[in-house]
Amino acid sequence: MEACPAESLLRSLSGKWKPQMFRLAMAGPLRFNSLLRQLPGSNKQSVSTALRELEDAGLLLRTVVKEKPLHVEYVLSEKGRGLLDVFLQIEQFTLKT
Amino acid sequence: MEACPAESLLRSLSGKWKPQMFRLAMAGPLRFNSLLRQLPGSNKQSVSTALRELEDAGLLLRTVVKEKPLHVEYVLSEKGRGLLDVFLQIEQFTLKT
DNA sequence: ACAAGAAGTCAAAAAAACATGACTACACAA
DNA sequence: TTGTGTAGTCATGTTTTTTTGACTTCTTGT
Repeated sequence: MEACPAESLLRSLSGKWKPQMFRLAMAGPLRFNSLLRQLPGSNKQSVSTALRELEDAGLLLRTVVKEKPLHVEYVLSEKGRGLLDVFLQIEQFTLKT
Repeated sequence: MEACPAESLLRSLSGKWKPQMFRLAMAGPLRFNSLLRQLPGSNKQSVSTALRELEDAGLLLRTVVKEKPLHVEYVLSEKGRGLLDVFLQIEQFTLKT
């Protein structure tokens, strides 16, 4: 019995870097240092926090890739992929108006 | 040439009371003191700020109703109504998952 | 005339979000 | 062994958001 069902999703996508990060995640796996370079003006702490919150919201999955240059990847979860359409519609809305 | 088209809309719906307020606006005109009662825990200042920001974002229209007990109403603008579908989908997404 | 409701504003404080810089730990390459 | 890259944490400080409480203005009801 929530006051507003949209609230939690909006909260998990709100924050200075999260929309951009989610958008990049739609295009492919995210990597920490790569994100820092892709988001000019961002910083470790904020990116770190945003990644954790997106993970906590169940939208991203953190996985250690045990390959050649051992690294960490963040990919859209099942739930995150489910958000794809909605996110694209939000983009459409903005572009339309 | 924006980094992320979804960002501005998400920003205008982010804030402690805005999603709930937008939701109420979908159901009908908003009134200041009425909102304060409908949002337990809220306060004048926050509601006032949120109303102004939603108005600035072009989602709500402030109108003085020159009738019986002269008052102010905030109603969804054209743009605000255009957001209706998207907002409902966000709600659906949350309820689904 | 007086009180009460509607729609606020203002200054200040408290809380939350964001940024900075120093530091850690592990892997790999020269 | 020294350096570079990846992926962070930690303490601290700044900025933004949200809350509190006192005050204002206009209109209506008694």
